[in-house]
Amino acid sequence: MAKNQKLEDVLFYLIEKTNKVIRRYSQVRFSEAGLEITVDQWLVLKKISDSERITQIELANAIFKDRASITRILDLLLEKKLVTKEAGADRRAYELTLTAAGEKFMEQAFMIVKNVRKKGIESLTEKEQDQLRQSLQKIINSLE
Amino acid sequence: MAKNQKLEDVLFYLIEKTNKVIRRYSQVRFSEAGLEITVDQWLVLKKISDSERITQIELANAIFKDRASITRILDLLLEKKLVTKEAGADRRAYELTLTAAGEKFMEQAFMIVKNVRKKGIESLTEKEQDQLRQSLQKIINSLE
DNA sequence: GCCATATTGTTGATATATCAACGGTAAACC
DNA sequence: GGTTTACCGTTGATATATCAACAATATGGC
Repeated sequence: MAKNQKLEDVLFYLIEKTNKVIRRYSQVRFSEAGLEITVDQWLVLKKISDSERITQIELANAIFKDRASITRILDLLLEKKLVTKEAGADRRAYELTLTAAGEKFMEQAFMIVKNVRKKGIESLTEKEQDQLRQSLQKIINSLE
Repeated sequence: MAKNQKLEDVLFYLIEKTNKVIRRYSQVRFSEAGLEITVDQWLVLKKISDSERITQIELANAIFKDRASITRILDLLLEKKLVTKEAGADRRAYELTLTAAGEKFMEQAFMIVKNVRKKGIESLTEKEQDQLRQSLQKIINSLE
C-alpha cells in the first residue's frame, strides 16, 4: 500500500546510485589515462561524432541536456580545439563537427570507454542486459 | 568484439536517460504541487528523516554526494528552516535533524513521491523489479 | 602529555543543470 | 511585403558536482 520506504529500498535511488558509480568510474579512467575531459564533454563529442550534421538543439535533445548547457560545454570544447562550429543554411543555427584533433581524441578515448563498458556489464548475461534495457525503457515510457 | 556503438545503443546511456527522466518528472510534480524544493534537497531531507542521528559525511555517503555539496544544500535547507544543525559529542561534526516544519513538509512531499514511484513502475511486474534491482546492483559491484 | 596524522566541515574555483529573458533569424499568415 | 509568431543560440542567476586547500578538532603512538 505504498509505504514510506527507506531510501535504500527505493528503486529510483538504486538507479541514481548506478548512474553515479558509472560516471565516477569513467571519469577516473579518463583522468588516469591523461585524457583531460569530463564525462559530459565526452557525451557531446560522441554525439557529434555519431552525426553527419547536427545542431545544438538536436544535440541537446539527444543527450538530455539544456540548450544553455550545450552552449557552455561547446565553449570549452572549442577552446580545446576539438570541435568546430560553422554557420549552416539556417543562419540561426550552427553545424558542429569534430576537428582532426577531436577525432584522434575520440579514438584514444574509445580505448577507455570500451573497457568501462566491458567491465560494467561483465557480470550480466546477454539476457539480463536485454531485460535491463526493456525495464528501463518501460520506466521512461511511463514518466516521459 | 566491442564495436564502437552508437550512443543510443549503449546501456549506460539508457541508465543516464532513465535517471534524468525520473528526476525531471519528480521536479515538475514538486513544483506544480507548490513544494519549493529540488530533488537533491528532498534527498537530503529524506535521509535525515530516515536517520535517528546523522552527520554530514554519513549523509554525503548515503546519497552519493560530496561533503561540499552537502554543506551548500544544508545552507539552503537551514534558510528554509526545515533542518537544524546541532553540535554533537564530536565537536568537528554536527547532528542534523528535521524541524517540525521539515517533518510536515516531508509528509506533504510524500504524497507526491508516492505517486511518482507508483507511476514509474506501473508497467513492471514484481519479478521485473527484482531483476532490475539485481542487475543494477551487479553493475555497481563491478565498478565500485 | 605531546606530536604527527586523520577526520569533519567550510570555502574557492571550475563545470554542469535549469529557468527566464533576450537578439537574431526564419516561417506563417494575411 | 509586412507583421506576427516560432525557433536557435547566448547570457545571467541560482543550484549542484568535484577537487583542492584550509581551520578546528580528534586520535594514535610514544
